[in-house]
Amino acid sequence: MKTECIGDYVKFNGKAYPCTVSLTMNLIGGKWKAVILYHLKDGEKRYNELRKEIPSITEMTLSLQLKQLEKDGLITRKVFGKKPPVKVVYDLTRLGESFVPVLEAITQWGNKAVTDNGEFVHS
Amino acid sequence: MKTECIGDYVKFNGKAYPCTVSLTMNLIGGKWKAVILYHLKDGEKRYNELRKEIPSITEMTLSLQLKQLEKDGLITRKVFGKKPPVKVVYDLTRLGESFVPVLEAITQWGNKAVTDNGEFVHS
DNA sequence: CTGTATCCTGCGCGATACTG
DNA sequence: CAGTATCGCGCAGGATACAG
Repeated sequence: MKTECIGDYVKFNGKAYPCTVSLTMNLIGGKWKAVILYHLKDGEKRYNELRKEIPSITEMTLSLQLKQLEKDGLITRKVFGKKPPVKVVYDLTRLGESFVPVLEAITQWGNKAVTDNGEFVHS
Repeated sequence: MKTECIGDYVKFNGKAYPCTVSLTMNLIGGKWKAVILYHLKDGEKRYNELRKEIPSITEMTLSLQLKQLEKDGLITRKVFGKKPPVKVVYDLTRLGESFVPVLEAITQWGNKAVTDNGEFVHS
């Protein structure tokens, strides 16, 4: 099976990419998107839960990345309640769920790389 | 098996990351690294071969990304000949080869995403 | 053939403060 | 509780010219 560069380029959500590797890296690349998806893989989470589980991300960046992931169809955003404090829940879409195996592969590779050539640090 | 955040952070090549997903995305993230690795997955390639197969990358960026991939231990660079024109060959290291399954997962996901929600364009 | 040197631009991302 | 507004830095990466 040919797994790349079927056709001359690919279009997704109106944007063009030279190949599907490129496309994937654009959708889930960057410093945080994969990490966020990772934390959603076991079920929905609230905004503040994500913040606590990813302490080094800022509010603004988390908010921005969530918006982009939603726009690209990887996660959903649901609001409960009308008056503050409202409750907002993020969850994977089907497309997002189909990405979980890739996430697992990424995680396992990272773990093996660290085991072989790096170190796990406990402070 | 716990696949993330073993310890409080991880160290790789002297750099610290909050988790292994983060680490992986740093090593092969960015606009081109995964694409380059993809083109090396079936065996060594020369500089110009890579240029031709990835037309939209510039010489400078290709050169820079190759250097970073070499520094991170994902590829090797071998020079043949002393006087110009010399021949330079890039190849995956063992670490790089161990990344191929991840690459396949990324590619397949991208292909499915395009098949379902995008389009393959022939010009 | 395989790069480097320079210059430059966009934007990802952080810091901090504020809001419904 | 779940964000936005504003400001700005740093750096990846493009254009173009040059080099061993």
